Amino acid sequence: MATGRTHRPATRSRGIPEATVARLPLYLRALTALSERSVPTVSSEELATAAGVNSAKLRKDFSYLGSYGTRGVGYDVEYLVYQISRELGLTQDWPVAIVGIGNLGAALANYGGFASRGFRVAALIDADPAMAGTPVAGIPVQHTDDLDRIISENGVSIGVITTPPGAAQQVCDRLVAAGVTSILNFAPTVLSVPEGVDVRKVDLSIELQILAFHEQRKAGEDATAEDEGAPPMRATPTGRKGPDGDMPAVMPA
Amino acid sequence: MATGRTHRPATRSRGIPEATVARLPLYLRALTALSERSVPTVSSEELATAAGVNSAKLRKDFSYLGSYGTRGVGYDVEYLVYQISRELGLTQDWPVAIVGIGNLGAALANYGGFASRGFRVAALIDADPAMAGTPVAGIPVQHTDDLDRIISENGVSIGVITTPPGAAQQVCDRLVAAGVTSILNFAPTVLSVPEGVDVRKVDLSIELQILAFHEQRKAGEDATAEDEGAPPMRATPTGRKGPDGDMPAVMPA
DNA sequence: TGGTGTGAAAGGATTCACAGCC
DNA sequence: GGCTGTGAATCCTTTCACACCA
Repeated sequence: MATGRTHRPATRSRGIPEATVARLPLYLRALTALSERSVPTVSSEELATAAGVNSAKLRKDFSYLGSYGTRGVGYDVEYLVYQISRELGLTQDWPVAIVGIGNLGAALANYGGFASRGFRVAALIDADPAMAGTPVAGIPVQHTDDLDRIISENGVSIGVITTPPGAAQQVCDRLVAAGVTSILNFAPTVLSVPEGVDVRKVDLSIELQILAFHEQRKAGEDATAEDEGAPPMRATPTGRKGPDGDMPAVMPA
Repeated sequence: MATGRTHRPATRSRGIPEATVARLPLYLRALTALSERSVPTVSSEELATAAGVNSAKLRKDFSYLGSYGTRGVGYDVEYLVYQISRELGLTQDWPVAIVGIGNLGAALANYGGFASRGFRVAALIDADPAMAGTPVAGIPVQHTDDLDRIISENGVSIGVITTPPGAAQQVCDRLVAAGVTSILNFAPTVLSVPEGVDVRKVDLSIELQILAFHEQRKAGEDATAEDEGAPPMRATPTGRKGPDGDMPAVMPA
Protein backbone atom coordinates (compact mmCIF):
# COMPACT_ATOMS: atom_id res chain seq x y z
CA MET A 1 0.00 0.00 0.00
CA ALA A 2 -0.27 2.45 -0.91
CA THR A 3 1.81 2.58 1.33
CA GLY A 4 3.06 0.36 4.15
CA ARG A 5 0.83 0.08 7.19
CA THR A 6 0.63 -0.42 10.90
CA HIS A 7 -2.36 -2.63 11.20
CA ARG A 8 -4.12 -4.70 13.78
CA PRO A 9 -3.18 -8.43 13.86
CA ALA A 10 -4.92 -8.95 10.51
CA THR A 11 -8.00 -10.71 11.81
CA ARG A 12 -9.53 -11.17 8.41
CA SER A 13 -12.47 -8.82 8.67
CA ARG A 14 -15.76 -10.59 8.25
CA GLY A 15 -13.92 -12.93 5.91
CA ILE A 16 -12.96 -10.22 3.45
CA PRO A 17 -9.19 -10.26 2.81
CA GLU A 18 -7.32 -7.05 3.45
CA ALA A 19 -6.06 -6.90 -0.13
CA THR A 20 -9.65 -6.99 -1.34
CA VAL A 21 -10.75 -4.26 1.05
CA ALA A 22 -7.97 -2.04 -0.29
CA ARG A 23 -9.36 -2.43 -3.82
CA LEU A 24 -13.04 -1.88 -3.06
CA PRO A 25 -12.63 1.93 -3.16
CA LEU A 26 -11.14 1.62 -6.65
CA TYR A 27 -14.09 -0.39 -7.88
CA LEU A 28 -16.45 2.03 -6.23
CA ARG A 29 -14.88 4.98 -8.00
CA ALA A 30 -15.08 3.29 -11.38
CA LEU A 31 -18.68 2.27 -10.71
CA THR A 32 -19.64 5.78 -9.65
CA ALA A 33 -18.31 7.12 -12.93
CA LEU A 34 -20.39 4.55 -14.83
CA SER A 35 -23.41 5.38 -12.74
CA GLU A 36 -23.07 9.06 -13.60
CA ARG A 37 -23.10 8.11 -17.28
CA SER A 38 -26.22 6.06 -16.58
CA VAL A 39 -24.59 2.81 -17.65
CA PRO A 40 -26.92 0.08 -16.30
CA THR A 41 -24.63 -2.97 -16.30
CA VAL A 42 -20.94 -3.73 -16.66
CA SER A 43 -18.87 -6.87 -17.19
CA SER A 44 -15.97 -7.86 -14.97
CA GLU A 45 -13.68 -7.24 -17.93
CA GLU A 46 -14.83 -3.66 -18.51
CA LEU A 47 -14.93 -2.75 -14.84
CA ALA A 48 -11.53 -4.29 -14.23
CA THR A 49 -10.01 -2.21 -17.00
CA ALA A 50 -11.58 0.95 -15.60
CA ALA A 51 -10.22 0.17 -12.15
CA GLY A 52 -6.80 -0.83 -13.39
CA VAL A 53 -6.83 -4.46 -12.28
CA ASN A 54 -7.41 -7.76 -14.07
CA SER A 55 -10.81 -9.34 -14.31
CA ALA A 56 -10.01 -12.56 -12.45
CA LYS A 57 -8.95 -10.58 -9.42
CA LEU A 58 -12.05 -8.44 -9.58
CA ARG A 59 -14.37 -11.43 -9.77
CA LYS A 60 -12.59 -13.10 -6.89
CA ASP A 61 -12.87 -9.89 -4.88
CA PHE A 62 -16.59 -9.60 -5.54
CA SER A 63 -17.09 -13.25 -4.66
CA TYR A 64 -16.15 -12.37 -1.07
CA LEU A 65 -19.02 -9.90 -0.92
CA GLY A 66 -21.63 -12.26 -2.29
CA SER A 67 -23.08 -13.23 -5.65
CA TYR A 68 -23.96 -9.87 -7.05
CA GLY A 69 -23.51 -10.55 -10.76
CA THR A 70 -25.60 -12.19 -13.43
CA ARG A 71 -23.92 -14.87 -15.56
CA GLY A 72 -23.81 -13.99 -19.22
CA VAL A 73 -24.68 -10.37 -18.43
CA GLY A 74 -22.45 -8.76 -15.83
CA TYR A 75 -23.04 -6.61 -12.78
CA ASP A 76 -25.83 -4.13 -12.11
CA VAL A 77 -24.00 -0.85 -11.61
CA GLU A 78 -26.35 0.82 -9.13
CA TYR A 79 -26.72 -2.30 -7.08
CA LEU A 80 -22.98 -2.81 -6.82
CA VAL A 81 -22.39 0.83 -5.91
CA TYR A 82 -24.72 0.41 -3.00
CA GLN A 83 -23.35 -2.93 -1.85
CA ILE A 84 -19.75 -1.77 -1.90
CA SER A 85 -20.65 1.51 -0.20
CA ARG A 86 -22.39 -0.38 2.53
CA GLU A 87 -19.55 -2.85 2.89
CA LEU A 88 -17.09 0.02 3.27
CA GLY A 89 -19.34 1.75 5.75
CA LEU A 90 -19.96 4.75 3.53
CA THR A 91 -23.70 4.77 3.95
CA GLN A 92 -23.10 6.50 7.22
CA ASP A 93 -21.54 9.85 7.95
CA TRP A 94 -17.95 9.97 9.22
CA PRO A 95 -16.92 13.20 10.89
CA VAL A 96 -13.12 13.59 10.69
CA ALA A 97 -10.79 15.99 12.43
CA ILE A 98 -7.61 17.31 10.86
CA VAL A 99 -4.84 18.18 13.28
CA GLY A 100 -2.05 20.43 12.04
CA ILE A 101 -3.24 23.11 9.68
CA GLY A 102 -0.10 23.91 7.75
CA ASN A 103 0.20 23.69 4.01
CA LEU A 104 -0.81 20.07 3.88
CA GLY A 105 -3.60 20.29 6.43
CA ALA A 106 -5.10 23.22 4.56
CA ALA A 107 -4.80 21.33 1.29
CA LEU A 108 -6.71 18.41 2.79
CA ALA A 109 -9.36 20.67 4.27
CA ASN A 110 -9.92 22.10 0.82
CA TYR A 111 -9.80 18.76 -0.92
CA GLY A 112 -13.18 18.12 -2.47
CA GLY A 113 -12.94 14.34 -2.70
CA PHE A 114 -12.77 14.35 1.05
CA ALA A 115 -16.32 15.47 1.56
CA SER A 116 -17.72 13.57 -1.40
CA ARG A 117 -18.22 10.14 0.03
CA GLY A 118 -19.41 9.88 3.58
CA PHE A 119 -16.57 11.90 5.04
CA ARG A 120 -17.09 15.33 6.53
CA VAL A 121 -14.42 17.63 7.87
CA ALA A 122 -15.87 18.27 11.30
CA ALA A 123 -12.97 20.16 12.85
CA LEU A 124 -9.60 21.73 12.13
CA ILE A 125 -7.15 21.83 15.00
CA ASP A 126 -3.80 23.58 15.30
CA ALA A 127 -1.31 24.34 18.06
CA ASP A 128 -0.67 27.89 16.88
CA PRO A 129 -2.86 30.29 18.92
CA ALA A 130 -2.56 32.87 16.14
CA MET A 131 -4.53 30.60 13.83
CA ALA A 132 -7.44 30.09 16.20
CA GLY A 133 -10.61 31.43 14.67
CA THR A 134 -9.16 31.87 11.18
CA PRO A 135 -11.37 29.99 8.76
CA VAL A 136 -9.71 27.49 6.42
CA ALA A 137 -11.96 26.09 3.72
CA GLY A 138 -14.80 27.77 5.55
CA ILE A 139 -14.11 25.99 8.82
CA PRO A 140 -12.67 27.90 11.76
CA VAL A 141 -9.42 26.55 13.16
CA GLN A 142 -9.58 25.60 16.84
CA HIS A 143 -6.79 25.35 19.36
CA THR A 144 -5.16 22.11 20.47
CA ASP A 145 -6.08 22.83 24.07
CA ASP A 146 -9.68 22.01 23.25
CA LEU A 147 -8.85 18.82 21.36
CA ASP A 148 -10.60 16.53 23.82
CA ARG A 149 -13.81 18.48 23.82
CA ILE A 150 -13.83 18.95 20.04
CA ILE A 151 -13.39 15.24 19.38
CA SER A 152 -16.08 14.09 21.75
CA GLU A 153 -18.59 16.83 20.95
CA ASN A 154 -18.39 16.02 17.25
CA GLY A 155 -18.29 12.27 17.71
CA VAL A 156 -15.07 12.05 15.70
CA SER A 157 -13.65 8.54 15.38
CA ILE A 158 -11.29 9.20 12.47
CA GLY A 159 -8.40 11.63 12.92
CA VAL A 160 -5.96 12.94 10.32
CA ILE A 161 -2.51 14.00 11.50
CA THR A 162 -0.70 16.58 9.39
CA THR A 163 1.55 18.02 12.06
CA PRO A 164 5.35 18.18 11.95
CA PRO A 165 6.87 14.80 12.84
CA GLY A 166 7.93 15.91 16.30
CA ALA A 167 4.36 16.56 17.39
CA ALA A 168 2.73 13.55 15.77
CA GLN A 169 3.01 10.98 18.56
CA GLN A 170 1.75 13.40 21.17
CA VAL A 171 -1.19 14.44 19.01
CA CYS A 172 -1.87 10.78 18.32
CA ASP A 173 -1.94 9.97 22.03
CA ARG A 174 -4.37 12.78 22.69
CA LEU A 175 -6.62 11.78 19.83
CA VAL A 176 -6.72 8.20 21.05
CA ALA A 177 -7.38 9.32 24.62
CA ALA A 178 -10.28 11.40 23.34
CA GLY A 179 -11.84 8.41 21.62
CA VAL A 180 -10.41 8.32 18.10
CA THR A 181 -9.91 4.75 16.89
CA SER A 182 -8.70 5.30 13.31
CA ILE A 183 -5.82 7.52 12.31
CA LEU A 184 -4.52 8.62 8.95
CA ASN A 185 -0.96 9.78 9.49
CA PHE A 186 0.84 12.10 7.08
CA ALA A 187 3.73 12.81 9.43
CA PRO A 188 6.88 10.84 8.64
CA THR A 189 6.91 9.02 11.97
CA VAL A 190 6.08 5.57 13.25
CA LEU A 191 3.12 6.00 15.57
CA SER A 192 2.55 3.62 18.42
CA VAL A 193 -1.05 3.08 19.38
CA PRO A 194 -2.90 0.73 21.71
CA GLU A 195 -4.60 -2.43 20.51
CA GLY A 196 -7.78 -1.70 18.64
CA VAL A 197 -6.66 1.51 17.02
CA ASP A 198 -5.99 1.46 13.27
CA VAL A 199 -3.26 3.55 11.76
CA ARG A 200 -2.66 4.06 8.07
CA LYS A 201 0.12 6.21 6.85
CA VAL A 202 0.75 8.29 3.77
CA ASP A 203 4.38 9.13 3.27
CA LEU A 204 5.55 11.15 0.31
CA SER A 205 9.20 10.58 0.80
CA ILE A 206 8.79 6.82 1.06
CA GLU A 207 6.89 6.77 -2.21
CA LEU A 208 9.59 8.82 -3.90
CA GLN A 209 12.29 6.54 -2.57
CA ILE A 210 10.54 3.49 -3.96
CA LEU A 211 10.30 5.20 -7.33
CA ALA A 212 13.97 6.14 -7.16
CA PHE A 213 14.87 2.51 -6.55
CA HIS A 214 13.17 1.39 -9.74
CA GLU A 215 14.37 4.42 -11.64
CA GLN A 216 17.93 3.57 -10.74
CA ARG A 217 17.47 0.07 -12.01
CA LYS A 218 16.17 1.29 -15.34
CA ALA A 219 19.17 3.57 -15.77
CA GLY A 220 21.62 0.80 -15.00
CA GLU A 221 19.95 -1.78 -17.21
CA ASP A 222 22.17 -1.53 -20.29
CA ALA A 223 25.04 0.48 -18.80
CA THR A 224 25.84 -1.90 -15.95
CA ALA A 225 29.01 -0.09 -14.94
CA GLU A 226 27.51 3.30 -14.11
CA ASP A 227 29.60 6.05 -12.63
CA GLU A 228 29.00 5.59 -8.92
CA GLY A 229 30.49 8.92 -7.89
CA ALA A 230 32.06 8.42 -4.46
CA PRO A 231 35.17 6.27 -4.10
CA PRO A 232 34.77 3.10 -2.01
CA MET A 233 36.41 2.67 1.36
CA ARG A 234 36.26 -0.04 4.00
CA ALA A 235 34.42 0.93 7.14
CA THR A 236 32.78 -2.21 8.44
CA PRO A 237 34.25 -4.38 11.20
CA THR A 238 34.11 -7.52 9.11
CA GLY A 239 35.48 -8.33 5.71
CA ARG A 240 32.20 -9.56 4.34
CA LYS A 241 30.06 -7.26 2.23
CA GLY A 242 27.18 -7.03 -0.18
CA PRO A 243 27.04 -7.52 -3.93
CA ASP A 244 28.86 -4.33 -4.83
CA GLY A 245 29.73 -0.86 -3.57
CA ASP A 246 31.42 -0.12 -0.32
CA MET A 247 31.47 2.74 2.13
CA PRO A 248 32.48 6.13 0.75
CA ALA A 249 34.83 8.44 2.62
CA VAL A 250 32.13 11.06 2.98
CA MET A 251 28.64 10.15 4.11
CA PRO A 252 25.73 11.50 2.09
CA ALA A 253 23.72 13.75 4.44
CA MET B 1 1.13 0.46 1.09
CA ALA B 2 0.41 3.21 1.57
CA THR B 3 -1.37 2.43 -0.91
CA GLY B 4 -2.39 0.25 -3.99
CA ARG B 5 -0.22 0.53 -7.05
CA THR B 6 0.05 0.25 -10.80
CA HIS B 7 3.39 -1.38 -11.22
CA ARG B 8 5.45 -2.94 -13.91
CA PRO B 9 5.08 -6.75 -14.31
CA ALA B 10 6.84 -7.28 -10.97
CA THR B 11 10.14 -8.50 -12.34
CA ARG B 12 11.75 -8.93 -8.95
CA SER B 13 14.26 -6.12 -9.04
CA ARG B 14 17.82 -7.41 -8.74
CA GLY B 15 16.37 -10.15 -6.57
CA ILE B 16 15.03 -7.77 -3.94
CA PRO B 17 11.31 -8.43 -3.33
CA GLU B 18 8.98 -5.49 -3.78
CA ALA B 19 7.73 -5.75 -0.19
CA THR B 20 11.28 -5.39 1.03
CA VAL B 21 11.97 -2.38 -1.17
CA ALA B 22 8.90 -0.70 0.30
CA ARG B 23 10.34 -1.11 3.79
CA LEU B 24 13.87 0.04 3.10
CA PRO B 25 12.90 3.73 3.44
CA LEU B 26 11.49 2.96 6.88
CA TYR B 27 14.71 1.35 8.01
CA LEU B 28 16.68 4.19 6.52
CA ARG B 29 14.68 6.74 8.46
CA ALA B 30 15.15 4.90 11.75
CA LEU B 31 18.85 4.47 11.04
CA THR B 32 19.28 8.14 10.21
CA ALA B 33 17.77 9.06 13.57
CA LEU B 34 20.22 6.70 15.30
CA SER B 35 23.08 8.12 13.29
CA GLU B 36 22.19 11.63 14.38
CA ARG B 37 22.35 10.47 17.98
CA SER B 38 25.76 8.95 17.17
CA VAL B 39 24.64 5.43 18.04
CA PRO B 40 27.32 3.17 16.52
CA THR B 41 25.55 -0.19 16.30
CA VAL B 42 22.02 -1.51 16.59
CA SER B 43 20.45 -4.95 16.91
CA SER B 44 17.74 -6.22 14.62
CA GLU B 45 15.37 -6.14 17.56
CA GLU B 46 15.98 -2.47 18.40
CA LEU B 47 15.93 -1.32 14.81
CA ALA B 48 12.80 -3.30 14.06
CA THR B 49 10.99 -1.67 16.96
CA ALA B 50 12.06 1.78 15.79
CA ALA B 51 10.83 1.04 12.29
CA GLY B 52 7.59 -0.55 13.43
CA VAL B 53 8.16 -4.06 12.07
CA ASN B 54 9.25 -7.34 13.66
CA SER B 55 12.85 -8.41 13.82
CA ALA B 56 12.54 -11.56 11.74
CA LYS B 57 11.16 -9.57 8.85
CA LEU B 58 13.91 -7.00 9.15
CA ARG B 59 16.66 -9.62 9.15
CA LYS B 60 15.13 -11.34 6.17
CA ASP B 61 14.92 -8.00 4.37
CA PHE B 62 18.56 -7.21 5.07
CA SER B 63 19.60 -10.66 3.95
CA TYR B 64 18.53 -9.71 0.42
CA LEU B 65 20.99 -6.83 0.45
CA GLY B 66 23.93 -8.86 1.70
CA SER B 67 25.51 -9.81 4.99
CA TYR B 68 25.88 -6.43 6.60
CA GLY B 69 25.56 -7.43 10.25
CA THR B 70 27.88 -8.95 12.80
CA ARG B 71 26.64 -11.98 14.72
CA GLY B 72 26.48 -11.41 18.43
CA VAL B 73 26.75 -7.65 17.90
CA GLY B 74 24.28 -6.19 15.44
CA TYR B 75 24.51 -3.77 12.54
CA ASP B 76 26.91 -0.86 12.06
CA VAL B 77 24.59 2.14 11.76
CA GLU B 78 26.66 4.30 9.41
CA TYR B 79 27.49 1.43 7.16
CA LEU B 80 23.87 0.38 6.85
CA VAL B 81 22.74 3.93 6.17
CA TYR B 82 25.09 4.08 3.25
CA GLN B 83 24.24 0.65 1.88
CA ILE B 84 20.50 1.25 1.98
CA SER B 85 20.89 4.72 0.51
CA ARG B 86 22.87 3.31 -2.33
CA GLU B 87 20.44 0.45 -2.86
CA LEU B 88 17.58 2.93 -3.07
CA GLY B 89 19.52 5.16 -5.44
CA LEU B 90 19.67 8.06 -3.01
CA THR B 91 23.37 8.69 -3.41
CA GLN B 92 22.48 10.52 -6.57
CA ASP B 93 20.40 13.61 -7.11
CA TRP B 94 16.84 13.23 -8.38
CA PRO B 95 15.30 16.36 -9.87
CA VAL B 96 11.50 16.15 -9.67
CA ALA B 97 8.81 18.26 -11.28
CA ILE B 98 5.47 18.98 -9.65
CA VAL B 99 2.57 19.55 -12.03
CA GLY B 100 -0.53 21.25 -10.67
CA ILE B 101 0.25 23.95 -8.14
CA GLY B 102 -2.98 24.11 -6.18
CA ASN B 103 -3.19 23.64 -2.45
CA LEU B 104 -1.63 20.22 -2.54
CA GLY B 105 1.06 21.03 -5.07
CA ALA B 106 2.10 24.03 -3.02
CA ALA B 107 2.13 21.93 0.13
CA LEU B 108 4.46 19.42 -1.51
CA ALA B 109 6.72 22.16 -2.87
CA ASN B 110 7.06 23.46 0.67
CA TYR B 111 7.47 20.02 2.20
CA GLY B 112 10.91 19.83 3.76
CA GLY B 113 11.29 16.06 3.74
CA PHE B 114 11.09 16.27 0.00
CA ALA B 115 14.44 17.96 -0.42
CA SER B 116 16.11 16.12 2.43
CA ARG B 117 17.14 12.91 0.82
CA GLY B 118 18.33 13.05 -2.77
CA PHE B 119 15.22 14.70 -4.12
CA ARG B 120 15.17 18.25 -5.40
CA VAL B 121 12.15 20.16 -6.62
CA ALA B 122 13.48 21.23 -10.00
CA ALA B 123 10.30 22.73 -11.44
CA LEU B 124 6.73 23.72 -10.65
CA ILE B 125 4.29 23.61 -13.52
CA ASP B 126 0.69 24.84 -13.74
CA ALA B 127 -1.88 25.36 -16.47
CA ASP B 128 -3.05 28.70 -15.09
CA PRO B 129 -1.27 31.52 -16.97
CA ALA B 130 -1.98 33.85 -14.04
CA MET B 131 0.33 31.77 -11.86
CA ALA B 132 3.29 31.87 -14.23
CA GLY B 133 6.21 33.60 -12.60
CA THR B 134 4.73 33.60 -9.11
CA PRO B 135 7.21 31.94 -6.79
CA VAL B 136 5.97 29.08 -4.60
CA ALA B 137 8.43 27.89 -1.98
CA GLY B 138 10.96 30.11 -3.71
CA ILE B 139 10.53 28.42 -7.08
CA PRO B 140 8.81 30.27 -9.91
CA VAL B 141 5.78 28.52 -11.40
CA GLN B 142 6.07 27.83 -15.11
CA HIS B 143 3.36 27.30 -17.66
CA THR B 144 2.25 23.92 -18.98
CA ASP B 145 3.02 24.99 -22.54
CA ASP B 146 6.71 24.69 -21.75
CA LEU B 147 6.41 21.30 -20.03
CA ASP B 148 8.48 19.46 -22.62
CA ARG B 149 11.34 21.89 -22.49
CA ILE B 150 11.31 22.13 -18.69
CA ILE B 151 11.48 18.36 -18.26
CA SER B 152 14.29 17.78 -20.68
CA GLU B 153 16.35 20.82 -19.71
CA ASN B 154 16.28 19.77 -16.07
CA GLY B 155 16.77 16.09 -16.74
CA VAL B 156 13.64 15.25 -14.77
CA SER B 157 12.78 11.56 -14.67
CA ILE B 158 10.35 11.66 -11.73
CA GLY B 159 7.12 13.62 -12.03
CA VAL B 160 4.52 14.38 -9.37
CA ILE B 161 0.94 14.96 -10.51
CA THR B 162 -1.24 17.11 -8.26
CA THR B 163 -3.72 18.33 -10.85
CA PRO B 164 -7.48 17.89 -10.75
CA PRO B 165 -8.48 14.37 -11.85
CA GLY B 166 -9.70 15.53 -15.24
CA ALA B 167 -6.28 16.78 -16.28
CA ALA B 168 -4.19 13.97 -14.82
CA GLN B 169 -4.08 11.56 -17.77
CA GLN B 170 -3.22 14.30 -20.22
CA VAL B 171 -0.46 15.65 -18.00
CA CYS B 172 0.78 12.11 -17.51
CA ASP B 173 0.96 11.55 -21.28
CA ARG B 174 2.92 14.75 -21.77
CA LEU B 175 5.32 13.92 -18.94
CA VAL B 176 5.96 10.49 -20.39
CA ALA B 177 6.43 11.91 -23.87
CA ALA B 178 8.96 14.34 -22.45
CA GLY B 179 10.97 11.51 -20.92
CA VAL B 180 9.60 11.00 -17.41
CA THR B 181 9.67 7.33 -16.41
CA SER B 182 8.39 7.47 -12.82
CA ILE B 183 5.22 9.14 -11.69
CA LEU B 184 3.77 9.82 -8.28
CA ASN B 185 0.08 10.43 -8.77
CA PHE B 186 -2.05 12.29 -6.23
CA ALA B 187 -5.03 12.69 -8.55
CA PRO B 188 -7.83 10.19 -7.89
CA THR B 189 -7.60 8.63 -11.33
CA VAL B 190 -6.24 5.44 -12.80
CA LEU B 191 -3.40 6.45 -15.09
CA SER B 192 -2.47 4.36 -18.10
CA VAL B 193 1.15 4.45 -19.06
CA PRO B 194 3.34 2.56 -21.53
CA GLU B 195 5.53 -0.37 -20.51
CA GLY B 196 8.58 0.74 -18.59
CA VAL B 197 6.96 3.64 -16.77
CA ASP B 198 6.33 3.24 -13.04
CA VAL B 199 3.30 4.80 -11.40
CA ARG B 200 2.65 4.98 -7.69
CA LYS B 201 -0.45 6.58 -6.34
CA VAL B 202 -1.36 8.34 -3.15
CA ASP B 203 -5.07 8.55 -2.63
CA LEU B 204 -6.52 10.19 0.45
CA SER B 205 -10.04 9.09 -0.09
CA ILE B 206 -9.04 5.45 -0.58
CA GLU B 207 -7.14 5.49 2.70
CA LEU B 208 -10.12 6.97 4.50
CA GLN B 209 -12.44 4.40 3.01
CA ILE B 210 -10.22 1.58 4.22
CA LEU B 211 -10.25 3.10 7.69
CA ALA B 212 -14.02 3.46 7.56
CA PHE B 213 -14.33 -0.23 6.72
CA HIS B 214 -12.46 -1.25 9.84
CA GLU B 215 -14.11 1.44 11.90
CA GLN B 216 -17.50 0.09 10.94
CA ARG B 217 -16.50 -3.38 11.99
CA LYS B 218 -15.40 -2.17 15.39
CA ALA B 219 -18.71 -0.40 15.94
CA GLY B 220 -20.72 -3.48 15.00
CA GLU B 221 -18.66 -5.87 17.09
CA ASP B 222 -20.90 -6.13 20.14
CA ALA B 223 -24.03 -4.45 18.79
CA THR B 224 -24.48 -6.72 15.77
CA ALA B 225 -27.89 -5.32 14.85
CA GLU B 226 -26.89 -1.69 14.29
CA ASP B 227 -29.36 0.84 13.00
CA GLU B 228 -28.73 0.74 9.27
CA GLY B 229 -30.70 3.88 8.45
CA ALA B 230 -32.23 3.38 4.99
CA PRO B 231 -34.94 0.76 4.51
CA PRO B 232 -34.02 -2.16 2.24
CA MET B 233 -35.67 -2.62 -1.16
CA ARG B 234 -35.12 -5.14 -3.94
CA ALA B 235 -33.58 -3.72 -7.09
CA THR B 236 -31.54 -6.49 -8.62
CA PRO B 237 -32.76 -8.72 -11.46
CA THR B 238 -32.04 -11.90 -9.56
CA GLY B 239 -33.21 -13.12 -6.23
CA ARG B 240 -29.73 -13.95 -4.94
CA LYS B 241 -27.94 -11.52 -2.73
CA GLY B 242 -25.12 -11.01 -0.28
CA PRO B 243 -24.89 -11.74 3.42
CA ASP B 244 -27.18 -8.91 4.52
CA GLY B 245 -28.54 -5.55 3.45
CA ASP B 246 -30.36 -4.88 0.23
CA MET B 247 -30.85 -1.91 -2.03
CA PRO B 248 -32.30 1.22 -0.45
CA ALA B 249 -34.97 3.31 -2.17
CA VAL B 250 -32.71 6.33 -2.30
CA MET B 251 -29.09 6.02 -3.43
CA PRO B 252 -26.45 7.63 -1.28
CA ALA B 253 -24.94 10.33 -3.53
C1' DT C 1 -23.23 -17.99 -26.21
C1' DG C 2 -21.12 -15.07 -22.87
C1' DG C 3 -19.69 -14.00 -18.59
C1' DT C 4 -19.91 -15.07 -13.51
C1' DG C 5 -18.31 -17.78 -9.53
C1' DT C 6 -14.92 -20.67 -7.66
C1' DG C 7 -11.97 -24.77 -6.72
C1' DA C 8 -7.19 -25.71 -7.53
C1' DA C 9 -2.46 -24.31 -8.65
C1' DA C 10 1.17 -21.07 -8.40
C1' DG C 11 3.59 -17.42 -6.49
C1' DG C 12 4.91 -14.13 -2.74
C1' DA C 13 5.43 -12.65 1.85
C1' DT C 14 5.78 -13.57 6.67
C1' DT C 15 6.96 -16.21 10.51
C1' DC C 16 9.40 -19.94 12.79
C1' DA C 17 13.22 -21.88 14.65
C1' DC C 18 17.79 -22.90 14.80
C1' DA C 19 22.57 -23.48 12.78
C1' DG C 20 26.46 -20.75 12.65
C1' DC C 21 29.51 -17.25 13.92
C1' DC C 22 31.53 -13.38 16.71
C1' DG D 1 26.01 -15.88 25.37
C1' DG D 2 24.01 -13.26 22.04
C1' DC D 3 22.51 -12.08 17.68
C1' DT D 4 22.66 -12.67 12.68
C1' DG D 5 21.45 -15.24 8.51
C1' DT D 6 18.50 -18.46 6.45
C1' DG D 7 16.10 -23.00 5.17
C1' DA D 8 11.53 -24.72 6.04
C1' DA D 9 6.77 -24.12 7.20
C1' DT D 10 2.82 -21.26 7.00
C1' DC D 11 -0.14 -17.92 5.46
C1' DC D 12 -1.93 -14.78 2.11
C1' DT D 13 -2.63 -13.24 -2.68
C1' DT D 14 -2.94 -13.82 -7.43
C1' DT D 15 -3.77 -16.37 -11.43
C1' DC D 16 -5.68 -20.22 -14.00
C1' DA D 17 -9.21 -22.65 -16.03
C1' DC D 18 -13.53 -24.34 -16.27
C1' DA D 19 -18.20 -25.71 -14.37
C1' DC D 20 -22.34 -23.49 -14.33
C1' DC D 21 -26.06 -20.76 -15.53
C1' DA D 22 -29.01 -16.57 -17.39
